[in-house]
Amino acid sequence: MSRPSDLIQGTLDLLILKTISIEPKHGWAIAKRIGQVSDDVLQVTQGALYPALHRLEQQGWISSKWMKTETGREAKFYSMTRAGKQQLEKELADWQRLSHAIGLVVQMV
Amino acid sequence: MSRPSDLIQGTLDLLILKTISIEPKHGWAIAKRIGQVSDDVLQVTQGALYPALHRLEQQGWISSKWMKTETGREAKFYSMTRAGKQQLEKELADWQRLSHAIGLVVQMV
DNA sequence: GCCCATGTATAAGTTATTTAGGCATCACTT
DNA sequence: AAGTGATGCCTAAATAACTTATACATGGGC
Repeated sequence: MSRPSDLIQGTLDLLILKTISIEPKHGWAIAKRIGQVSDDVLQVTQGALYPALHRLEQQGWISSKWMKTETGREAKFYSMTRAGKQQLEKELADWQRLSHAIGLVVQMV
Repeated sequence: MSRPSDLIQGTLDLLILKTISIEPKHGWAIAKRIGQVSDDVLQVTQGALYPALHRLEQQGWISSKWMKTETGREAKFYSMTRAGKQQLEKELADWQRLSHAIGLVVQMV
């Protein structure tokens, strides 16, 4: 139905894992960072963000710890586990494979 | 949850529209063609295919007509409408925009 | 004292898929 | 003549991910 979507379904985990892999961040900062890096094309709403974070933690791919932000507020910082690194590799490979395949189709003549 | 998915959610309409834009085809042939062109990376199952075709027809982006296949069997051939061409352009632009944005994120350092 | 940005979270509803079936015809083999 | 596999259409139940809406709390600036 051609949602005016701000995300491609199923890629959010990849985006979050990749963002955290650079440096531990809290949820709010993760969403903001994804927006920045993507030139504001990708927009992670809170309704998508927090369930995704809980999902990833549930899977054991990320872990959380309450810490102070630079601005002195308490926030839940997420960092990557070893299993998370592997998962990131896997999701990245899947994305490359599938998006390349879609590229083949849309270039069809 | 990292489905071992054969599709990226939301891209099926684009794949179908693009395939039909080359030449009218019946459902079965569309799925087969997408598989071929993508080196069998993308696999369109029937449970996804037919609802999608009905959806697209409902939207007025494709239209159907029963015809004989090369092998002499009756099949429902789908072809593109004018509105469908526009929709394809739109979906294509969306895909380019979003997949490029994801590229920016996964290349983050 | 009030508002905005920051920050976390859940609930209801929508949607596209997966998985699992059912049905019919044709060509080929046994 | 019966069975099997490929072709071809279809639907239903379940699942997963997302959108939209809402709630709540704190800190800084006015």
